[in-house]
Amino acid sequence: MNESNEFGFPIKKARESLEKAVNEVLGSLGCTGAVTLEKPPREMGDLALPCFTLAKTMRKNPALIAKDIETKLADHRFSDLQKFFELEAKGPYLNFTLRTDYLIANVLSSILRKGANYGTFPLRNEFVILEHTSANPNGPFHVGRARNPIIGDTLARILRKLGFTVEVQYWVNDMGRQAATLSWGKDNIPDSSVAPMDPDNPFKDKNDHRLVRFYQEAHRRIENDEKLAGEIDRILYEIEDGNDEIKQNVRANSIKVLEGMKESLSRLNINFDKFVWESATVEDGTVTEVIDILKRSEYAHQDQEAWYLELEEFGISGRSTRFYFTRGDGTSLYTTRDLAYHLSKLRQCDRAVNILGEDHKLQANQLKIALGLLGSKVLPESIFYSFVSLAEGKMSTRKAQVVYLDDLIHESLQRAYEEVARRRPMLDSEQKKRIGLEVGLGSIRYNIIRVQADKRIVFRWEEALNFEGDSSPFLQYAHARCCGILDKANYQNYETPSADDVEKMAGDDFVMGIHDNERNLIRILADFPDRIEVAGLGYRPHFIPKYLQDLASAFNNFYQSCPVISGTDENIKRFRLGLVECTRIVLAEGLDLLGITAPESM
RNA sequence: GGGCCCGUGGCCUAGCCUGGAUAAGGCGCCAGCCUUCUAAGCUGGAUUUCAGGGGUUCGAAUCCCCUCGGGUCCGCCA
Repeated sequence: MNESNEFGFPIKKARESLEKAVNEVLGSLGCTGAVTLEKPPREMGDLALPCFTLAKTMRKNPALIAKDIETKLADHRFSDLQKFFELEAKGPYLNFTLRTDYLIANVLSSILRKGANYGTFPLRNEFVILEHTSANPNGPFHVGRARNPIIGDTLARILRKLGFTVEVQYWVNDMGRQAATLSWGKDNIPDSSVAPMDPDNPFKDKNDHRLVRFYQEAHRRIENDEKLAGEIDRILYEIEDGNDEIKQNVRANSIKVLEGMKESLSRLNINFDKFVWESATVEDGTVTEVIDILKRSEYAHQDQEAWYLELEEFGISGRSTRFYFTRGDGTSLYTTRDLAYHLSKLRQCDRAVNILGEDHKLQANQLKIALGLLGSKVLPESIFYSFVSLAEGKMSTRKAQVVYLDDLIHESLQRAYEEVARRRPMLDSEQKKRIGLEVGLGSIRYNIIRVQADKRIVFRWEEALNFEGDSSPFLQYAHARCCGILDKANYQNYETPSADDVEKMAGDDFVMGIHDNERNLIRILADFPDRIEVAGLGYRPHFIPKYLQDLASAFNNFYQSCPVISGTDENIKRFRLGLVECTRIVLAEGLDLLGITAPESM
C-alpha cells in the first residue's frame, strides 16, 4: 500500500509530483515562478502545460519549448513522475496523461478500501456554525425561498465530508411584527372569519397551512385599522419589556407553525441541530451588551434619541448610510438582535456561514462592519441566492401567486409515481410507491441545487418535474444499474475484487487493452475528492450535481460498450465488477451529499 | 440618484474567480439502437455575433470601461 492510498487522494499526489518536476525543469531553463497546469480537452490528456508565457521570457517558439521540457522530463531523475504520467508535446502544449496502471492500482483500490469514506477528508478540528432558512414562522414555505434550505443543507453535508464539524442552526424570529400578528390573529379571530380550508387540500391538517389563514386575515385587518396596529406594537413592547406571559404565547403560536415547516423540510431530508430564538438574545443580555459597546464607537451618532452607526466610510453608499441599532425609546431593533445572535455565535465557532436571499446583501454587509466594531475576530461569510420566481413574476402569498413547497412535493411524488407505473408496470404497488418517493423527492432537491446560487430560477412545472437527462433520476438510475449488475453477479457467485486484487490486476496485460470508456470512468472516479473540496471550500455546492452527471454519463457509456457479467474473459469480468462497485460507491456517496437517496432498483 | 447580481444554440444550464488547443451538457428537433447486465439508457445529425460596443493581450465567454435588458437593495420594519 502506498501513501496515496492512505489518504485516498491519488490525483493530488500525482499532480504534486508533476508540479515539482516541472518547476525544477523550468528553473534549470531559467524560468522561475509558479507554473499553472490546466485541464485540457479530454482527448489531449489529464493535465497540460501551455508554453506561451514561457515563449516571451525565453524568446523561443512555444512548440520548441514544449518539446524541450518533454525531453528534460524524460530524464531518469524524474522516474517518480514517469510512474504517474505519460508525456506528449503537442504544438505549444505539453500534455500529461495519467497512466492507466497507476489509475487502476490507486484509484480503484482506494475506493474499494475506503468504501463510503472515499472522498472523506481527515478531521480539521474546525467548528462551523451554518445558519440557513431562518424563515419567519408565519406560514408554509413557498418555493420562492426553497433554495435556502436546499443550498444550506447540501453545503452542510459537503463541509462535513471535508472534515469540518458543522452545527446547523435556524434563527427563529419570535419578536417581530409578523410573529405578533400571527399570535394576535390566532387569539382574536374566530375560525369562522378566516378563509375556509378546502376539504380536498392535502395539507389541511398541517399547522403552517392552517394558521397562515389567521395571519393573513389579521394582516388584512391591520391594514385598515390603525388602532389594531397599535395593539400589535403593544405586544412587541411587552415582549421586550420582559412580559413573560405574552412572550410565551407568541412563541407558542410560532412553534406550532414552525412544526409544520419543519415537517416539510424533513421530507426533503433537511434537519437542524439547533433552533435559536430571537428573544433569547434579549434575555441573556447580549443585546444590551451590543448596544453599550456600539454607543462608544467613534462611528456612533444620535438622531433625536435613536442611535445609529454612520457607515459611509466603510464603503456603504445609497440613500441612507445609517445603520440604526436602537429606537428613540432605547429598545432594540431586529438588526440589533441579529447582531447579538451573531456575536454569540462567533464567540463559539471558527467559521460562521449564512445562507441568505440576495435581498439581504446590504444588511449582511452592514452586519459584518458592525461585528468588526464589536471586536469580533471571525466574521460571518454569506452565500446569497436569487429567488425562484414564476413566469408571471414574483411569488406573492397575498396575490395568491404562489407555489407552496408542500404543493411541489405533493405534485412531484404524484408525477413520479405515474412515471414509475408507466415504465415499470410489472412492479407491485409497494415498489412503485417506494421508487416514486425516491425519485420525486430527489428531483426537487436536484433541480434547485444544480443551478449556481446567484442565478435566478424561473419556476416551471415541466422543468421541476423533469425525470430525464440532467436530473436526479438519471443519477439514481445509474446507481440502480450498478446494483442490478452486482446483484446478478452475486447470484452467480462472482465476487467483486478486493483492493489488493485490483492492485495486482494493474500489472496484467489486459490493462493495455482497456476500453476508452473504462479508462474515462476511472478518471472521473478519481476526481471525486477534488471536486468535493472545490465545491465545499468555494461554497459552490452546484459543482456536485455537475460532477455526478459526468460520472453517471461515463458509467452509462461504459455500460453500453463493456459487458460485465455477460463477458467471457474471467479477468475482465472481475475487473469490471470492481469498476461497477466503485461507481456504485461514489454515486451513492455523491447523492448523499445532495440529500438524495440512492435506490437499489427502479 | 447610488450599490450589488444575472444575460451562453429555439428553451434550460456548466464554464467566468485563477485568460489558452474545435464554447461543454440537458430539453426540444431529425436519423438510428431493446432475442445480449433495467431504453429514466446509448449512438449519429442540425442549430451559437458567449446581450451589444470599446479596450488590455501572442490569445477574451473568461480581465477592464461604457451601453442595453432583467433581478435585488438603500425604514427609529422584520
